Amino acid sequence: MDNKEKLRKVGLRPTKQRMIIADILLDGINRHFTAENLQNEINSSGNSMSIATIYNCLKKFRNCGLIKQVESSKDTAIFDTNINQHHHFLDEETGELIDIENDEVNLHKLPKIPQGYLNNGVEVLIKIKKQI
Amino acid sequence: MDNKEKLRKVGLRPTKQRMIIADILLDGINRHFTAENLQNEINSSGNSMSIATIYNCLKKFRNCGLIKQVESSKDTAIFDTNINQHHHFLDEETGELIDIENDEVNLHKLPKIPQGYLNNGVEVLIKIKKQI
DNA sequence: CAAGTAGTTTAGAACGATTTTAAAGTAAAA
DNA sequence: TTTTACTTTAAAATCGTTCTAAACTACTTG
Ligand SMILES: [Mn+2]
Ligand SMILES: [Mn+2]
Ligand SMILES: [Zn+2]
Ligand SMILES: [Zn+2]
Repeated sequence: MDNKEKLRKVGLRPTKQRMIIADILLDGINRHFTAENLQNEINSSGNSMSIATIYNCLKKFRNCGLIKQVESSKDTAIFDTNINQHHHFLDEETGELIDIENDEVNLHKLPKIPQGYLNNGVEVLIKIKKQI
Repeated sequence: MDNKEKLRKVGLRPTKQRMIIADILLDGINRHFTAENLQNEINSSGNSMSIATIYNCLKKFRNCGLIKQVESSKDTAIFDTNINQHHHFLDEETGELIDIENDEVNLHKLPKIPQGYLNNGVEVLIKIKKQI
């Protein structure tokens, strides 16, 4: 399925701008990135795009499930092209995130979900720091 | 140990402002809050404080281990008075966080920490959503 | 295809959270 | 007590992100 179809399938019009972003993000390679990182990649690919459009697209892509947004206490939003349930190592010094595939973690015991709520995904974050 | 001692012990001068904040935060009750939430509590207690001072103190308190900062993709920083290793339920709709005590989760299998790094804490986030 | 219309892009302004500045104030050290 | 280093503050600055409103474009309908 090409990117045009992927966009159509989630109900997004395949505009020129969304196709440029899809060509960068939906190539099957997992990456973590900010809006500014993406703008740099767009520029490097010989294109250019308003930062407002980049934010618009990232929000649409995220809401349609084409990408995820990472929970992060940094002040810049971090997005993730790995949309499978998975986990992360985080180096808090540098902010670097490393994927952990779902089957590398085994949660033996989980607490009861609060009354009236449904489980909507479990994420494990392993904070790491450089050995001295 | 009173709050003045607690501050001294972590190497912070017990200034008037830090004592006001310590009196609110270090009362043994676990809570999640923003800088603005705290400013409101300070105001309600009959005191007042510059927002810059509140941010200064929260950063110092966090760096000294008196409070934690939660990983959150919201744009406002969320702090946590529960400094034990623990986990959270997150309602992504509302942003509400609920503590999960450490012994309510059992991680059976963990991935190998990357070469040259040390494990610096594991956090489990269980996203929940309201049942319809 | 030819309108029509609903959705999209954009530059720039606006916004909200946080940090910086620099001057005045305070705690601890000498 | 004097000195020194640290802290607080209001206000300005900064930074990431969203809003505005006008121009543009993809899709729909005839
Ligand atoms: Mn955040
Ligand atoms: Mn932000
Ligand atoms: Zn990831
Ligand atoms: Zn907590």
